[in-house]
Amino acid sequence: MNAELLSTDPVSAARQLLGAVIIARGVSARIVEVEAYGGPLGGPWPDPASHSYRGLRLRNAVMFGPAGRLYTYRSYGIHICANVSCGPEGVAAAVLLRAAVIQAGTELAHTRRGVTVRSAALARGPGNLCSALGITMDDNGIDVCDSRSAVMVVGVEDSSSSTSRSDMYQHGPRVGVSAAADRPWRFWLTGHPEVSGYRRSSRAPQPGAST
DNA sequence: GGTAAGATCAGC
DNA sequence: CTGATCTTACCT
Repeated sequence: MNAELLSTDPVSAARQLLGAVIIARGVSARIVEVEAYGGPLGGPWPDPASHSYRGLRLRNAVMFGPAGRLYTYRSYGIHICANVSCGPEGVAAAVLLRAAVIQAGTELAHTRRGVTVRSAALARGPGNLCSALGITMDDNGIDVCDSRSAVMVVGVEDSSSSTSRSDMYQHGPRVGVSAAADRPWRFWLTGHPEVSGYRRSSRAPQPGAST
């Protein structure tokens, strides 16, 4: 994946990553669901739901760096979730990888996720995706545009499967966020059982409420 | 130094 | 719907 294609706004970057292939530690998977996240108030894409909304911190530093870096964080103390940073250097934005279809290394993915897990559920949900691909907190900051990296992303434009360009996608509100819950910044390829069902956060205000 | 909250998931 | 479990951020 060319980092230039991600150095844009998070929504464009999200569409670039949709349909791309992520390869990590013996498993490759096609990304079928992502969410765009912006940055602080003063920036070009203010986003109250983003980890970078309150400015640069140790944890979210990767979001402020150059595009194409892996931003991993621990969710609810249990799961690891992975983003790919986007936007120009110095401007915070990222795309959360929410679901993927395992293409190769299915056996390894089953070992990590559990033998009883249905194939469609192997990498459904950001926590499960990282688990299936063996992504950990140590991968924070990795350049996924570098083919030598342990975690890399191959974009649709580089892929030999020309069919991926013609895939239809849909979009809607992001899952689980308690702020900016109506912003339609989740994107997914249509017709994939791997895409997670939409669940609005119980902490989010009523649909249509201000901001 | 204490604690509440969170971009989740699995199991009732 | 709830509990698990850890890091960060913010308060006293």
